[in-house]
Amino acid sequence: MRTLPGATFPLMSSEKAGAGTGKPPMRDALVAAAFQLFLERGYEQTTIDDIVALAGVGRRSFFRYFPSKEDVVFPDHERCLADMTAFLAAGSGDEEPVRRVCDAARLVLRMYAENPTFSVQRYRLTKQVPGLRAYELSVVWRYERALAEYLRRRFAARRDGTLQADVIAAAVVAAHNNALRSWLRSDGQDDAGATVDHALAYVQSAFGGTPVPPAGEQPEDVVVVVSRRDAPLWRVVQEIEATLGRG
Amino acid sequence: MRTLPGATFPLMSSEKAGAGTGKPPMRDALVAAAFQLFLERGYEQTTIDDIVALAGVGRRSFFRYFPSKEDVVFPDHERCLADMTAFLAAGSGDEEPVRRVCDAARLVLRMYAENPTFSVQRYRLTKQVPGLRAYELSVVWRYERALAEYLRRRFAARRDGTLQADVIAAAVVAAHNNALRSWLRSDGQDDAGATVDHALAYVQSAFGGTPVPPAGEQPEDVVVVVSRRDAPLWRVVQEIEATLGRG
DNA sequence: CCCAAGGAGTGCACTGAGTGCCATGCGTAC
DNA sequence: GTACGCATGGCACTCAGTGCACTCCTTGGG
Repeated sequence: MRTLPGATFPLMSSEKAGAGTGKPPMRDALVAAAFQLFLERGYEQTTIDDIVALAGVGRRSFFRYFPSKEDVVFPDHERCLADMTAFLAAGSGDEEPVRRVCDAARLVLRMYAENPTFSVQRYRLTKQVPGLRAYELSVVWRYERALAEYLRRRFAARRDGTLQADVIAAAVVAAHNNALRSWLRSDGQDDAGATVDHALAYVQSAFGGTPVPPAGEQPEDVVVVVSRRDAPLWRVVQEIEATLGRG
Repeated sequence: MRTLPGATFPLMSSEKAGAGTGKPPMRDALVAAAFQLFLERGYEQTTIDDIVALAGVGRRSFFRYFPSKEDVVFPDHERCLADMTAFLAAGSGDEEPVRRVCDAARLVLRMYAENPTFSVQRYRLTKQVPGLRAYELSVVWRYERALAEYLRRRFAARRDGTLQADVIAAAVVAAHNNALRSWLRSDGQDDAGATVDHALAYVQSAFGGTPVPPAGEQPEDVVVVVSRRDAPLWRVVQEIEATLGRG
């Protein structure tokens, strides 16, 4: 029974990595030990006892830091979710709502992109283990709810505001996840930012309100669109976007 | 230790309820016993031993019919998912894809609407128990994947086909769930079909392809749309739909 | 310098979900 | 009648997760 020399991954602590180190070294040691074993012999073949033995700590301490075995695989989502909630609450209230939730989604991507190797290994793990996939769904669901709640507030005056909020939040999350998975499958080689921008642009093209007018340019009051009637609607939307001067 | 007189709810068996009864009466007895106890004392306060004692069967038999404790709460989703997959595979391939997945989503609603009281009780249960919510997410995820896979096939030729497939599938599921929850909150009093139609119409207004032209009516070759530039895009899309002669 | 308080870490025993294995009973085919 | 298959039941086991009590170790106050 050896103890780990140090964190194998550049793991983020609960606190911001300031001048000193984050507060709980034990937490990071548990994550490192867990991932080492998960990658060696698989998630289900690794027991809590194995993890705490490798980390050199007591079994009871594991559950002090992680409420369940699944949580050790997603050690940073709690902080990221708090960041997203804070970001959405921080706005002045006159931002374009769809753009705002897209920007919030980019926060999640940035967290993944901060530790590419860790993210890719976790991706491979969750892809294989059904229990982890289910857990990830509940994590993603909380992000989606945060976006939807924000949109519901912003759409409070609209008819069908909650419906639109739920649908747009789901679309944003789906687009984000599509781009994220594409990036993860590339082993972190692709340009994550560009991929997610492209995906979110599609959502904005379908749901976005007024495209941001370039500063100093007077928006036209009316716009005329001409389309063949049998063209698919999404093509029409693209044309509208183009006509309106947005990429 | 009493045994149950019969199924408390009009439970659907695994087989279609044809002339005779479905094959496993034991399965239905377990579901009935489980729900009785869940409603009496709560999900977490009920053990598998409690359930099998009330149902009058051996503990091992429970896990013969349900792989986990959560599964007994969603006894019919497996069949419904198979129905949806079959429905999507049955098409001739020239249907409008978005309309097709909307129709597939209506299959799920119909399953809920078949047993309103059961559905409402289950809704209250899952709303309270985090573990059941997480399980429900994994169920919903499978529906969403079925829709997305269908759309991916239909969109194989498109650029960004998989992105569009994922986003539209997520939007359809979100709209369906929004309507479903609204109906469940009304204790099954609202018109479920109308509610979900309205919700899905919003998704179709954003993503729908060519609206079905009424038979015998010649489509115009071009259409002109005029809109105020600062109108939200979804309003523009609604206008387009209206101009094109769709709801 | 001593002691009290509190928090972090630990050991222990316990509950309950889920699994593997084998025995039992029952109906059917040969 | 016997053999086979199948549904069920019983038993023992693993392992995640929890409650409780104990030990340090640090901090602060007298």
